[in-house]
Amino acid sequence: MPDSPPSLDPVQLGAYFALVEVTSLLRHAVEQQLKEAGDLSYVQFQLLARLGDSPTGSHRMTDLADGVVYSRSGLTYQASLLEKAGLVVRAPSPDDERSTTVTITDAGRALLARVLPGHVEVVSGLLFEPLSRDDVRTLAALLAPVRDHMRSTPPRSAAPRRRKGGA
Amino acid sequence: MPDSPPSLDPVQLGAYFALVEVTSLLRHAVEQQLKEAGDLSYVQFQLLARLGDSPTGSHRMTDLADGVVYSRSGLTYQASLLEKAGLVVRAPSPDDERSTTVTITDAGRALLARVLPGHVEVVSGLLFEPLSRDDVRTLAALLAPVRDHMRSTPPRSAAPRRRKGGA
DNA sequence: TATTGTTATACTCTATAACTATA
DNA sequence: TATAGTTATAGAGTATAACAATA
Repeated sequence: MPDSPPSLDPVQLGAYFALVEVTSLLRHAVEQQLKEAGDLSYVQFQLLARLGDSPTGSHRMTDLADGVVYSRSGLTYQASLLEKAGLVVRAPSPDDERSTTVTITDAGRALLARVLPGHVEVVSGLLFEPLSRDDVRTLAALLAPVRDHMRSTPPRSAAPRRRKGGA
Repeated sequence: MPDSPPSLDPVQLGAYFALVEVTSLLRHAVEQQLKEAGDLSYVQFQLLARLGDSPTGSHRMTDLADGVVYSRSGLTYQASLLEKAGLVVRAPSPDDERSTTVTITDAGRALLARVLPGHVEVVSGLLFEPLSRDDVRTLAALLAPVRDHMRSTPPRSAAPRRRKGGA
């Protein structure tokens, strides 16, 4: 097939660059706050937040890896750090002996509670300050379909094309 | 102590989570493409792109550091990698002997050209596919003020109070 | 045989501090 | 004294591959 457009139009470029810069600055500020307030990396915070959100306070390792981190070993590393810090506990799943269930502890919830207000403050002050309620609604409405589309689009070539002959 | 707003409202939460997820997935896809197409990290790509955009093909180290990376030593590290690969050249500035001017080479431009189409393809296919032209316009219009606001908001406690006259 | 998770390992990246040289 | 950049170093994070155990 013919080449895709070799470039983005100016409007797209503007949106793309703004998105990159905004999220980069936001991420940086958030990471600093998390580090200061609770000595947590962003990934660790995401893991705790996911566990805290869950009705049971638990998730399977694989589910966490799919949602937050991109490799299993990476999650094992982070989970063992969190466990060492007493913020989570790991136990074999009751229903499937292969699985490991990660559960947030009281200490984990406490840390989450201690860190969250500052987190919210940063996000409010940096991201939402210049946006009206309607703006925020619009933004959410724009991003939702993008997220759904990304979720449903298999990361081309992400799936291990382990075929030896392949390009 | 009086708590700050303990939480974001549901609309804000939705926008925030969508933003985080969208940019996370996008970043991941882009990084993979850059790695495959040109063995470039995202930071390295950003540096080359900035240099390629410049009319002179050059920037001072400090200007690059301010725009892309957050520490000078980090930039020195990346610049030396790029120089080793023949993609940029470093030379003392003519006007200020303290400064170093980084300039993209022909090889650097060639690599950029080889990598860009795939980059555009990923961004188009992932980010812009589900958005109409008006959507993109709206998105850009929403993010621009946020970016400006973030730029003008000193990262609380980030800057080691290097402010000259100020506080 | 496929899936879940861990381990060992190697590598990339980043930041801090000490240092040099120029303004 | 302040600024620009480099170096040394140390630490965090990530991914790949080999492995063990269960389905």
